[in-house]
Amino acid sequence: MSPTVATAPGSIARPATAFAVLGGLRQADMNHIRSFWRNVVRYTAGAIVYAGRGSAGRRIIIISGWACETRILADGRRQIFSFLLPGDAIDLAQMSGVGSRAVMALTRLEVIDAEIVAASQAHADQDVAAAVAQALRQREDRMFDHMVRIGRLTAKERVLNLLLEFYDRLDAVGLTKGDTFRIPLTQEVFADTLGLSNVHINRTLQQLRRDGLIVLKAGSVTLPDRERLAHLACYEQDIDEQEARLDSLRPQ
Amino acid sequence: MSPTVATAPGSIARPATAFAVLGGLRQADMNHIRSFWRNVVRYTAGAIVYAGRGSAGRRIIIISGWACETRILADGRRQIFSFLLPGDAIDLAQMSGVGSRAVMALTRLEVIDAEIVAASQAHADQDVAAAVAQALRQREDRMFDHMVRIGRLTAKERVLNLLLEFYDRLDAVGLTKGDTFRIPLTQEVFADTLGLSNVHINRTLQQLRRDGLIVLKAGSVTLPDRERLAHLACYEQDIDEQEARLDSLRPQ
DNA sequence: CGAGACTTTGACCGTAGTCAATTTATGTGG
DNA sequence: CCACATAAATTGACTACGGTCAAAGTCTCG
Repeated sequence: MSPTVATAPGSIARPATAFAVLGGLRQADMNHIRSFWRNVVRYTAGAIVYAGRGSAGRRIIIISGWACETRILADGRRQIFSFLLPGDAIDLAQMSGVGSRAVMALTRLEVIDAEIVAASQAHADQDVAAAVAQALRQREDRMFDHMVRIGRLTAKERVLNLLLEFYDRLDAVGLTKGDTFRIPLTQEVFADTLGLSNVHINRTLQQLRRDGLIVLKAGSVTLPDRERLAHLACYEQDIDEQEARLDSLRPQ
Repeated sequence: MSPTVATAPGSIARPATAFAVLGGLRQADMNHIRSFWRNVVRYTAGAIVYAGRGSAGRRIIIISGWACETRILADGRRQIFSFLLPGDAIDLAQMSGVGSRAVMALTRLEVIDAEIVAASQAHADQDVAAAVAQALRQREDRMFDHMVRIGRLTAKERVLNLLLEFYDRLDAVGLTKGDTFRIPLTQEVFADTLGLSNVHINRTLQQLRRDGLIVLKAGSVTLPDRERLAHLACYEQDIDEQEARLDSLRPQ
């Protein structure tokens, strides 16, 4: 695992994430943060995040570290569905239980109960609820992107597309520095995310490096020309184009 | 398109679907159904289902026919995310709009507004709301299965797995006859669903036929030995096994 | 320094894609 | 009910992307 995944946001947290609530809070009132820290739950890399850790709620917010939603098949094949980054929220109620889907920490992980945040005097319940709800919605939206990735993109496109998503998400919570961000994933995790073999991920990454499209070393990635990469990877294409395409689906 | 996709359920609708509400209603009060029919919206195959068709609500229930959620990329590649079968519900509010995701009718389609059903005197609002909510939840659950399909299963497994899902869903609303059901999908739709080429889908289907695993002709499928197929296709494996597998993920 | 986890490389294989032609439905108008 | 037009399913030939296996090289951390 990488040393640590920047425990504190520090920077100006933009809205659009549950994290924004926490970021705002930190600057507003240090005392409340202290009371939060007491409720932070920690996991080590590889640990499964279960619901109902003593606390009441099943909705949690990631404070620091990376986690993923995953399923493992009988024969050992694994599919990673989504990643949870600092500021993301998830409803564990839908998770664990059966075991067909689990949240697994990919690094050391700090998590806090959404209810606890909501109960703090610094924030209205509905503010937190709204932020969490939005985070959950965004997670669902991203899963469609992910299906396109594994269903219809080539290996290169998949990798670039995923990296671009990471960039945007981390940037939204102030965890990027220019074109660069830290990424604590093994190539095997990439493979199980993108539906490829670890060997092929390795070769694809090398190719992308050789082509000068990405810089990747020591757990940090640089995307020198996101504009170009986005084009190469079918990432967040022009909305208008999409609209036009839809209109021309089949007249009838 | 196939002649028609069994417009009426007729049979004993099991719970677990928004359709159950309608099925129950039909038997209970024919007059109410009449008033429903007036509110049924129809689409032709290939049409895009938009929100706000005059009616207020954005949650709709499929009465008859098949639809799918899809995205089309700039270069024409298409990914189908999920299928909507009779009795399924969907929230169009999250959909259309941008165009990055659309609901498309795959056959002639009949749809009714969830609000209208809820407003009928025959059923309490909360009954309908609960049924719709459950349908939406199931749709989400199925998307995880789908990600596993396109991310980690082989071509044969993907096809079988999908067919098994169809069987179970259609069976739940009484649209199967023994091991057989009607399936109004072209091989191209299969391809865009499962992340394969239409040619490869064709060859895979032939192989499955030759192996006697499925019977497929004239828009209807027979799955002679679902037990066996489920095993072959990693379909709905034993819950306990999954639990065990999760426990052994990484001790730490 | 050694053990274990990751990454990298090479050789070889096989699943799935592409292109293009042909055959088979399906449907429509006459 | 037939002829034609179109959509869908098939087939063949060839390609290539990505998988598998196994070994070697690196990196980390106790």
